[in-house]
Amino acid sequence: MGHSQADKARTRERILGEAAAQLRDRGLESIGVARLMRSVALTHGGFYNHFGSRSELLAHALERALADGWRASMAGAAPDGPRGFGARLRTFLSRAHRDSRAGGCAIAALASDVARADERSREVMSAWIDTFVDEVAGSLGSGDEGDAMLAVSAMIGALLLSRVQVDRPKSDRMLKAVRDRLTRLEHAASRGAPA
Amino acid sequence: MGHSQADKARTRERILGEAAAQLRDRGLESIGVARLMRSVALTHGGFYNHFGSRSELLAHALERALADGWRASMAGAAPDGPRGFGARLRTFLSRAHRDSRAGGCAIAALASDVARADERSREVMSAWIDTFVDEVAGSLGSGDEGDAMLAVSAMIGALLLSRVQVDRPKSDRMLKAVRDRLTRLEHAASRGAPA
DNA sequence: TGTACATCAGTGAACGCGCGTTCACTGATGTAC
DNA sequence: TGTACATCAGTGAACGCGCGTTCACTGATGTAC
Repeated sequence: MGHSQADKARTRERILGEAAAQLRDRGLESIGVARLMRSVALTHGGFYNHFGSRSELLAHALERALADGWRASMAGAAPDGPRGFGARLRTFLSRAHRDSRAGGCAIAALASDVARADERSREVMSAWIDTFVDEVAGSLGSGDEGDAMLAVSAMIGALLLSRVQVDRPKSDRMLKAVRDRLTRLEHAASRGAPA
Repeated sequence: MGHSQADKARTRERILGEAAAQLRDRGLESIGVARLMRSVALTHGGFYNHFGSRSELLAHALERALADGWRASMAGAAPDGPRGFGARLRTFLSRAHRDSRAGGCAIAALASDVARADERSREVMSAWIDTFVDEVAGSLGSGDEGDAMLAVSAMIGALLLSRVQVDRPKSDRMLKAVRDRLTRLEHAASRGAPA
């Protein structure tokens, strides 16, 4: 194992990426310095070559988790150009997304945690909520912020509830019901929003 | 301080009630035996007269938190008879509910936590999600389960996102936008659900 | 190009601390006579 | 009703453990000559 600057940056990246995944899989409180370092095959002492403290790591890892989660859950498999609202819905409210917390949307994974966290953490997630709402507003015909807020709320809520629900058919129905009804929202909006 | 059976039951209630409130305010991981007992003015040793272990307490406290949260967020101020969907929406998606985690809906408070918890915890919350969906389905004209799933998802999602959002006007707008649009859902349903 | 040296990423023992749990104890209670 | 005793809720010291953090160290790296 080398000690060049590039090596150091690579190690920092590995720690941060692993922390971001663990954050999404197991929550804000779940990250311990020793366990985290062990999971990237290092010893705990070296941690402080990269971060000043556990809480500094947590702040960076939350940002990373949100960015990674956004890419995974909204960009989807096809990275070229903008996709329609319907396609985003199908990706976001899919069984695959429900069953992959560590690789999915960090807003859903950490909403309850961040709702009770310090202001700095809430600021960081707030920015991504705004991004999410703006993105959805743009992909709806109307561009209506309120419609986008409804869609984003329902997407986050349905994903969370489908993850809690132990009855698989019910969980599947939750995803499908919200998918279908939000799809109608798009059609209504693009036709000029009837009551 | 007495030692009668009634006294013991009262003490157990105090511990459980405090644990349920702390759960909703600060999450599943936040409860420590010593701190909890201190907050009901007792010493930690006595805890094991009432519960076999911390995790047994947590299981009971989760059930209690969900029941308390349901009463507070759905029954509302008027305990007499069923209320309409619109009234429930106004209570649930209010600034008061957003600003009172410890006294509000435990599904919203703990959704992310329970989504990654053991099956037993998910079962307990699943039952309350079902109750919530059934209740909303009943209070909509249509009785449509899918519409109710959309409404519940959006209610939980919007409450959570409004708690994360540091920009107060934006947070208020989130609550209002979802309230307004779900109200329309009721009207549409009672008129026979146009597209 | 070859050698001597300073740097610093990573190691692992040690620290103080709070955790969940155990246990010998105390003293007010309810019960037996 | 009054006295003697068993019960057991609550106390607080003690335990082993894992936590975040510190620090003297090691050895491969990049640099100076």
